[in-house]
Amino acid sequence: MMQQPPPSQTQPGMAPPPPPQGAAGQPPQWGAIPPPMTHQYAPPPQQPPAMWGQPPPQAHYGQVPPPQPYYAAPPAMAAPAAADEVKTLWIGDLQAWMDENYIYNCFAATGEVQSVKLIRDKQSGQLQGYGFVEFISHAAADRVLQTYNGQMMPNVEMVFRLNWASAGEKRDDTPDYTIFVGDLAADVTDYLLQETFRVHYPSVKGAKVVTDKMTMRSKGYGFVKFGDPTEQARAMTEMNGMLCSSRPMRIGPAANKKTTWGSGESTKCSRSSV
DNA sequence: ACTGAGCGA
Repeated sequence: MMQQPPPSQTQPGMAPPPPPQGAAGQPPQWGAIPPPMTHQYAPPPQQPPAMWGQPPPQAHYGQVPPPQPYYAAPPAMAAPAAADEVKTLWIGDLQAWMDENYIYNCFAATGEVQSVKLIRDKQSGQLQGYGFVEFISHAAADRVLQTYNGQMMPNVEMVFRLNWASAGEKRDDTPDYTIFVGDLAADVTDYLLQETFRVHYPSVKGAKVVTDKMTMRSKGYGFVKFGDPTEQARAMTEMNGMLCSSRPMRIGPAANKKTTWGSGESTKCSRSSV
């Protein structure tokens, strides 16, 4: 694979990207940290949790924006249903040189990382570009999700891609009934979209605003998932043209989607007929 | 910007 210059697009309000590493494709040096011999990387046990009072080790991170642990922001995305138990975040879009040490150090300043597990190919042992970061609590994981997701990663010109780990763990086997919602204002979040519908339809399971992969900004449309097909059908007509944030929504049937931000293949759509 | 993104032994 050729090393091509990444887009030098810097977002306003963000720190300028760090200078490129000397050798292209070479991982940054983390000092004397030995490479993990196992697939599981855990912090040393003598490290006390919840070290919010301490300054983060900036020397290692360079341009990482400091997390703001005391700011209790409303959830930008709807937490999973069985939220009490969920302490693990999925992390994706990783580069091959980003190992457990790198990922662990990304969140070490929180003092709340339980373990880091990156997925490798069985034969080659090559990193697959995603993994799982477990935290000491759901609240800790939620803080990291809200604070780091979409922010610059250390030593590289790309942003964190984080989400709740969902696939392997909990399984909601009830079918989903999804609608498409367009014309969304730029500030509409998953949570706002979900609540806009939930106050009228108690069977609303969740909502997702589609964001641009690079900028993490809203693309102006999203999806709302219902548990009850009757409420789905009602919402299609009753909520069309209703305000969400500052703009009237345009509602339509959702095209089929096989992946699982919901419960997989059981995503039923009211695509009436052809 | 108008049909979603990726999930482990």
